[in-house]
Amino acid sequence: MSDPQTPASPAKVYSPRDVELKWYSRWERSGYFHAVVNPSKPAYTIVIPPPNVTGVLHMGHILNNTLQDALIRYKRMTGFEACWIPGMDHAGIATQAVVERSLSKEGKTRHDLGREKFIQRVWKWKEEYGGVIVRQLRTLGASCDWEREKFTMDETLSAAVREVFVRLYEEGLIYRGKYIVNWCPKDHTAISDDEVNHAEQQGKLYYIRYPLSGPGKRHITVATTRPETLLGDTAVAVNPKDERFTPLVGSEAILPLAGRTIPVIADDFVDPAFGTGIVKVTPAHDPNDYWIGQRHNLPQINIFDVSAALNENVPEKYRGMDRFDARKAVLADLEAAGLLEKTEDHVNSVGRCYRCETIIEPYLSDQWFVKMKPLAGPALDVVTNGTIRFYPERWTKVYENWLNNIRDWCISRQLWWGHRIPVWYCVGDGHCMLECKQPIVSRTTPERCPHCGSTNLRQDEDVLDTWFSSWLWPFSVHDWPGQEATGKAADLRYFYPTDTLVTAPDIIFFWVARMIMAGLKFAPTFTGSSDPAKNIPFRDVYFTSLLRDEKGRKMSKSLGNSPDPVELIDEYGADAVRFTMLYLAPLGQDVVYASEKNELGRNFANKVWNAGRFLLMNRDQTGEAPPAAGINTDHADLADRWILSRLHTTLEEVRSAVAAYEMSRMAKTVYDFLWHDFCDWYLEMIKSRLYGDEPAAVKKAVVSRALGVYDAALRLLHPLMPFITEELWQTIRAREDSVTIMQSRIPDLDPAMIDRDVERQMTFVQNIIEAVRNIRGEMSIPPSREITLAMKTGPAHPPAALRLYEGYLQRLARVTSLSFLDGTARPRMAAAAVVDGEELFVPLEGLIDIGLERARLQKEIDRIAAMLNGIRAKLLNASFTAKAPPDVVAREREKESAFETTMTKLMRSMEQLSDGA
RNA sequence: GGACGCUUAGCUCAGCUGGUUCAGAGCGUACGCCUCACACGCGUAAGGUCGAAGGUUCAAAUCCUUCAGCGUCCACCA
Repeated sequence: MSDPQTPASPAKVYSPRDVELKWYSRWERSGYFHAVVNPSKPAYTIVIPPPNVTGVLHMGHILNNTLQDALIRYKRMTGFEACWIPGMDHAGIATQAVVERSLSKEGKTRHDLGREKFIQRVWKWKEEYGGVIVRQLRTLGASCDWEREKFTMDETLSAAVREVFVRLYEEGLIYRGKYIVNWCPKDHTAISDDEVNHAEQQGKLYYIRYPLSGPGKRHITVATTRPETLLGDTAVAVNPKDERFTPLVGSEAILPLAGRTIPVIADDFVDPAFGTGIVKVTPAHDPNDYWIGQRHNLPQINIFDVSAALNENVPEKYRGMDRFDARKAVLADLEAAGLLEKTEDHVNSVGRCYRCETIIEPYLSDQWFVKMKPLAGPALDVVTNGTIRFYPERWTKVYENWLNNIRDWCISRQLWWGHRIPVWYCVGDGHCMLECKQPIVSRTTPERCPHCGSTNLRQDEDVLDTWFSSWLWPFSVHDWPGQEATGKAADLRYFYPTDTLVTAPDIIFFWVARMIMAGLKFAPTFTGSSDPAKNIPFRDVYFTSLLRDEKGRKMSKSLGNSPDPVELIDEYGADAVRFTMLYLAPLGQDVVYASEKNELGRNFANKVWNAGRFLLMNRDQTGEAPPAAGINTDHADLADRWILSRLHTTLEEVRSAVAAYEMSRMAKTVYDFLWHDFCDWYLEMIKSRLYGDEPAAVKKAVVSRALGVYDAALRLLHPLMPFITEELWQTIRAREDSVTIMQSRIPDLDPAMIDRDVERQMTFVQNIIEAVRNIRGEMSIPPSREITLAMKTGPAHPPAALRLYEGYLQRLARVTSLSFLDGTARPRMAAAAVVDGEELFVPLEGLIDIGLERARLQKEIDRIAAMLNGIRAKLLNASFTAKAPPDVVAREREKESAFETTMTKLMRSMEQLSDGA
């Protein structure tokens, strides 16, 4: 692909992968990503939302990590000690499932291996196959501080987990209680909500009469899909607003078949429109009934054993029956007693075990909980009072809503892979006392029971919810609580709290809220401060966009509609993928994504690359290199002052965009500056000097300055496209080996460089050029055809001033000469235009037919006339002139007179054209 | 059922606290160009009564109300 004319020069088409593979390893080897405690600089810290150890890179990660890397690199280049801490999550369920699947291929289950062997096997799997994602992040260019990489099962992080468990337990914030879990009666294990497959199924809705106690033969009728559970009923509920039944509240019903009396209660949960509007309440066997039971302090009667057969809590005749046999028996008995009112078909959703397809049984079991109310209050405050800010802000409402209705957190899981609950029970050796029934909660494995001295202890079988380690991440990565011992105390103080959290909104509850709680609860142990601002885990939270495919569907693993990021990077290059993603993903808005969109980034990279080639070519021809620092201002003309003004305008825009986390706006701003201002206009304009007969010193200054501006633009672009900018930055000038663009500075904004007059003047020149190009285009004048330009200008633009730009007009508008008309003289046959009130003419003698020009001119006249009409109508409206602010009215009057002038001149040209014809 | 978001050119989207970029950009389309950095390029042009209906105002794509369609999250289907 190299240019045959100049084999030494870089390739015409940028090939990203060669460049990218070269730079990342060099950066990492040189330790450029490593951040250290540096009191002379403020720290800027991000912790990566730790991906699952089982994970592979998907498009969501691309978005998330590109955002984080762009922020980190930008901060690193604007005076911060930027630290981005990577790591992985042990992902209890997902990881255990992966390893169990591989075991089942060998025809084994985890029980065949036993707990210890199984865990060894998981670790082995982790070493061999885990963390693919971490390697993939490198290809994306993520400038993580790999020396600080952590894993949630590392010993230091496990110590944090135990510390927190023990502290919360000692404060009474952790307790053990009954909870409804998804129980598989075949596997005899609880499974998580994610592991239950729900499917619609045709079932029946049974209407059952419950006699009311007291005189008379009154009864009420409940509707249920699970009649067998009535043996565990402890109440009947109606809606408190349902006037049909409210008189019954407080009375009692007699539970059929069991003969117990149960109360009639009122609860909002009941939907008056469903069934009969009366619900049987079985707290031990239905999640909703469980919560009703909690609210009304109802007893919980468990009627099943671990295999879902009926137990001793039911009348003798049902004991030992399977749940489905029991259903038949119960229905038959109800029928016989005349209590089965009717049966209807009913479609409901049934959950099945993802492994064995057995219907899941909601089952009451012993679990560990964290009391959330005491933690939620402070976490709510810091968000509502702005100590922590959400971007976009609307997520604060979702957050508040959840925290205000928070339930206790069930933290135990019936898995093997994870942090085992640091609780032991005394099994005893004959000397047990009453106290020995208490759980022994300890940071380290206890040797003996503190009460009876027995060494026969048994650790709780369960592990902790994976989020129980994730919520400590912002400080556990710095070895808390052992930071003194490992020498990380200074790091913890310097880098905590982090500045920005970039994450998907779907884990706002699981993770974001809990990290805030953990920070406020535990950070005071090392900040030594009770000030929430010092203890929060992060100051800003950026919630990423949702990615959709072209059909508008959410990109997800299960739909398989997400492109493979690795293939995208191979095809387009990491820079292009990153840039495209940032360009497309505005804050708070969904993104419709398709692979082909990466052409935007690829084309831009190519454009930047070729601008570099152009500058290198001229550098070599003039023998000029940019000065070591700053931008050469010798022999500066309008274009030079203009590009510097535009550069600093761009710096200002970028700064405000980043401050608001509008990374998409940042990308657009840099793109527009480089492509349109720098390439389309500036580089084209300097050609007129470089290829003209200017003295060598001027040409050198011109090249030097252009290289200086380009250098600055590359630095500004680097956070978005790290690889190509490094390559070019290293090439445009000789650099020392240890120097990298990623540790250079983005130029400081200098407001004095922004010159509105210069920009206005330049716009005038650009408009002239565009007017001439329009004439060429509309009149189909071939580019090879030479044309001249005549202007008739007023005092605002004297000929002497315009002469200065003649070179630009010649090159960019392709006119061979520029002349000025005096007095009333007008060319007889010419295409005309009015720019900024000044007239310009392109003589058409023998070029083209007049009809075309007349049509072109008429179009412009119509356009101006329409605008003029609008303005005049406004000004004629008395209430407008009376009520609108004076400056608005004045502005309209100015516009009116400007349009009138333009109109007069256009009309005159039109007449002239007719006369000529 | 609850909360929130979106609807602007064929497509994807900018347009913040109402009036100087007010109807815009990119892609696509049409036409002309291999002009000595780039055809992954350069130039020119066509395309929309800003989802619908009301309202506030001198003035509404922009503020308010209602409706419709699309979407996300949460809850729920006894």
